[in-house]
Amino acid sequence: MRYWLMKSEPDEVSIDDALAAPRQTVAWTGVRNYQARNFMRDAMQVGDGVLFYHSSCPEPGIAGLAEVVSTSYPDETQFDPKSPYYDPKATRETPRWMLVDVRATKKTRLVSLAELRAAPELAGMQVLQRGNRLSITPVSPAEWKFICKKLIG
DNA sequence: GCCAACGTTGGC
DNA sequence: GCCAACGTTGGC
Repeated sequence: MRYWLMKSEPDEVSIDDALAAPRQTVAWTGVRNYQARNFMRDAMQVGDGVLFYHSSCPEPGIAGLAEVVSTSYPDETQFDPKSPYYDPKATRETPRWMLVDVRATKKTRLVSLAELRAAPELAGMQVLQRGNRLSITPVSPAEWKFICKKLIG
């Protein structure tokens, strides 16, 4: 059982959108970074905990909780020439981009980026490190517990 | 809109 | 394999 922080632009898929989806589940499409892909492909397991983070928006921060509900499989958008996520180098025989399904479990109060940065307990959190741009980052059990208990309640 | 930071591309 | 140029992310 591992824990992750996954960024989503709320204009694309917000926590409300995820909760409103069938089975509260969305396919995590559009990741086009190898490190983030590798986390989904190689490290994620069904049941892993997810902090659902809103990025590139007026109030960036953790907006909800979710869980991984599938193993990885090819991201369909890489094969679709009309998709903004189309990758001409990907084929169905050798897909390049993999994703998992994520089920939203709870909308929380917005725990802002500033609030996360203000907590000494979270100083080592990967998403808070200088220059971090990864859209998926691991979260330690201690960080997960602290965020769930102290910040979300 | 700005810009720091980082990833990717492609010439050599 | 190096590295400059370019593109993207994402907070502010």
